[in-house]
Amino acid sequence: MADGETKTLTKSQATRQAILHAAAGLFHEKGYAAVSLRDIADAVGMKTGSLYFHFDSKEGLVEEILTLGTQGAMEASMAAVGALGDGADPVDKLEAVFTAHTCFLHDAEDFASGNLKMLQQVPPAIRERHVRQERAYADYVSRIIDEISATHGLAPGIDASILRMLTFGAMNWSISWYDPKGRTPRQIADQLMTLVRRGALAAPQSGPPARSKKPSKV
Amino acid sequence: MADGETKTLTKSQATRQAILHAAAGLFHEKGYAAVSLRDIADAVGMKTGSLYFHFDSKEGLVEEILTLGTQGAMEASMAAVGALGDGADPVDKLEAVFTAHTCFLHDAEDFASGNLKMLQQVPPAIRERHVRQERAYADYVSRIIDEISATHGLAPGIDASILRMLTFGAMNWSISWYDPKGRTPRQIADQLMTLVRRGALAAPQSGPPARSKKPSKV
DNA sequence: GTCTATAGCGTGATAGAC
DNA sequence: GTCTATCACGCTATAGAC
Repeated sequence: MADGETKTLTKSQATRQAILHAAAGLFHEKGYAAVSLRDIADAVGMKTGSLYFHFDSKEGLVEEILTLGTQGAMEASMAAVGALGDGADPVDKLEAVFTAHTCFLHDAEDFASGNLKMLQQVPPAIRERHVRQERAYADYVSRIIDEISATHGLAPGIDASILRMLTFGAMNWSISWYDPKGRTPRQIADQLMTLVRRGALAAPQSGPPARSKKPSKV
Repeated sequence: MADGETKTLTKSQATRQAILHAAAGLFHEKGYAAVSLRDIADAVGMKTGSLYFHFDSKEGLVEEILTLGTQGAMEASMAAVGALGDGADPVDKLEAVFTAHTCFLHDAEDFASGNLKMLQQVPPAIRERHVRQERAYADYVSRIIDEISATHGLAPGIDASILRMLTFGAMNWSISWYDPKGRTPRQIADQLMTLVRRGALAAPQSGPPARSKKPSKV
């Protein structure tokens, strides 16, 4: 809301935001190359040339959209983990990441999910810059899983890096499925966490705690 | 290998195949709209116009590629299940699907995986036709999961349709990840199956077999 | 079957009026 | 800030020679 800002500044930035959102929606729907600047201008009620007052090029526009998506997802996850406090159980941290990530994916779909779909379509220079951002996010999650491995132990046969890959794949793909109707992001994240708790942890928190075999040596 | 075919027919079809493979590779790498017919022609050592002897249009070309990918994945899964015989345990069927699907995804990457990436980029008419194909595949897998639910039972809190969505998401996304190196498709499928066996089934086959509830009636 | 040549169109981007 | 007008280019697709 930020009511204190100057009107003129707010006005121009409002147009900028409108362009960003319209472009993100179109890119997400049709793909990067299939959307022309004329399409974007039409969507916000402008003429093609006017876009260049706000953005240097089509590539500059898409790069800003990509950054908003990737950074947003990572920040949402980190904020959710931060809210747990310093000494939180890493399993709870992972659950917070799952929920925050999946919710962000659906709430900011054009940016976060469109992001994932568009990465392969943009020029290589832009793509490479963003792989670094995603790697930072992946490393962050890997550290949480390592904490879990150290404190709780992972189930026999479960590899930490593949676990991270599979779980994020499961979440990221949830938007692509043809029938997500009736399932909230929270439900999807909860189901995934249930699967991981029972299936990937040596010491499941839900389910019968009584075990006699395979002591989880940390 | 069908040796009996005429040489002239084989020759022309060989060119067709070369075009299909080159186009699939380029589409997968750069996206549908970003690849021009000139790019494809260059890749197979032809001139742009010559492509039209083998294909009606760019759209016709991409549609054939999409079909090869979707049908191939489904047929690979069905063949693997069929090889188990008629009275097979549905859990084994699911494992066969996981392995066949993941292996096909990596072996025929340009068709199967490129397929998944390109679906959002092709004209709506083509896309809609292919959603039907994918639905048939999804229904096939859903039936297997329903069998598991009926014979073994699912773990408390696990929903069959979300389970299908999450597992296929996990597999499909495995190609997009920036670091699949050192992980074979089999390993990925095995890890996923381990996760599902322990996490989603009421009667895990790996792990302590000593249980008193929910007898696994086959 | 493959070539050359080209038609017809849409694109990203720029320049300057207002 | 937004407009009009336009340029230079690349695209899909076609026509006809060989």
